[in-house]
Amino acid sequence: MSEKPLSKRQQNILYFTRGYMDEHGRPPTIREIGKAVGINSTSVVNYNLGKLEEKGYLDRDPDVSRGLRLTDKADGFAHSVAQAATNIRNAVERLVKIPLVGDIVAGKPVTTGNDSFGTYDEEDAVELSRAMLSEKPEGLFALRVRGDSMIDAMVNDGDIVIMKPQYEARNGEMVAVWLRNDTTTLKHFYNEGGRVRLQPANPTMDAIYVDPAEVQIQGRVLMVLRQTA
Amino acid sequence: MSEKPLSKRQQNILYFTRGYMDEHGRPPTIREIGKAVGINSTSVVNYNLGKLEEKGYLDRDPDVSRGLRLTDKADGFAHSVAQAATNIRNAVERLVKIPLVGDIVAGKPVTTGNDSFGTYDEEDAVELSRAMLSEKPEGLFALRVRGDSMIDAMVNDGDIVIMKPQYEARNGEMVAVWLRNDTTTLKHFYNEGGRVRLQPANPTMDAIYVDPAEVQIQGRVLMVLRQTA
DNA sequence: ATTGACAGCGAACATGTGTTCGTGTTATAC
DNA sequence: GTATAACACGAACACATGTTCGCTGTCAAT
Repeated sequence: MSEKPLSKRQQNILYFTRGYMDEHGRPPTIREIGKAVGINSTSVVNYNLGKLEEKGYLDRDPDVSRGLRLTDKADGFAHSVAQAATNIRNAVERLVKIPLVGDIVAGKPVTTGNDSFGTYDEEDAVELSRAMLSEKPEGLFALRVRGDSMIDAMVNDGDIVIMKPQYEARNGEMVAVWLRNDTTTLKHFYNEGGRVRLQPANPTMDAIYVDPAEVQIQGRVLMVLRQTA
Repeated sequence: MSEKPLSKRQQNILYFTRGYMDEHGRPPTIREIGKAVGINSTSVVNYNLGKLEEKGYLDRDPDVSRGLRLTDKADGFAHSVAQAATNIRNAVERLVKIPLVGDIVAGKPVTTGNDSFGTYDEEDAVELSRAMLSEKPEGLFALRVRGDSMIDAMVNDGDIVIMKPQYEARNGEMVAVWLRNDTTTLKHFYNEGGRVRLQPANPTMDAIYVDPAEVQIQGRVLMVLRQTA
């Protein structure tokens, strides 16, 4: 495969076309391209479009106004700048990034990492569609489960739990609770008068009953996520 | 807010426009719309486009060829019918819609519902970010787990499993297998010479060993997803 | 010096495409 | 009945837009 370098003009044409399409939702005309790239003659634009088509950066429909569209190959060029805007738009609209702030282990309380607020590594985030969440995504955080101690909650080592900060619970909600005996567990919460029933998600296992003073709710579990690579 | 019913024609125009844009990457001309919707006169199309603009379903740029684009309001209309095209667009971007094609029950083999191909309800889909999947999203499907029979796989009633169609497995992969004794289970797969070891995800439970002829792999489990409303 | 490929220019051309106008049809209200 | 509005039609018009062609300049190979 021989290298086919693009002239500065051709790069500009790709770049402008991408931007024009993002802005207007339709491809530009030859004259619009010429004006933007600084070409006075439509034939020159036409000539370069032909070259770009040869090289596989775009497809053209003959005799059709605005009959051109960029191919995947052209993405590499135009994206670099214009893609940022697209990403932001997508993120704002439908994608939600939930920070993976730490681990949840049986013998330690949940630490939301408030001290290092906002400083989590970008890589360590869970990306979800807004449509998958019933809650507003503000304030949500994710924790990775460490150890096998949550198996009674049907949660495995390595699973990720999406949590909403919350310090009281309604009956039936699944919450992360910190018990006085120095354990953190995930259980369904039921306030039954003077006592609290903590019901494992695993229906074959029995509930445990504790004094309300013994439980400290650390957040509600919205979702459990397991990737089996 | 007074109701503004759209005529059949206007609905068709929206529908066609959406499809045309998805297919060609540019808006249609008045004449193209007319031809597709069965209107011989450009002025009639123009008239209806004006009405649609009044009602807020599209924006027009005067004196610009193909100078129309659909607004968000039009999405509702075009989606219901042109959903397939929308799915393609989503896939191209960052969100992946995985069809929720059915249930997975202990006593029944996995049915991917190939017969009713593409006819799944839009509501019944799982929306994920491409970044959450290591696989290409093509061909993936989702199943809802029914019953408590998968608890040894750490999968609960109501959980959703994202699956990739696959009929053989490498060691360690978690797969949905159909056993000769008329059960479907989710297990880690290990081919150990003459026999197959099926290892539950729950580390406290023991593996089972079966004859390779007894197992029929129905797909690989990429992800398990539990929403705790 | 000559050739040929490549890039560019501007003008003329053909047609693609939005717009306008006069008219006809149907339905509803008075 | 008439009036009015909404919807539809086809033709003509204006100009937006892709295409073609002759010409010039540059540069490397011959």
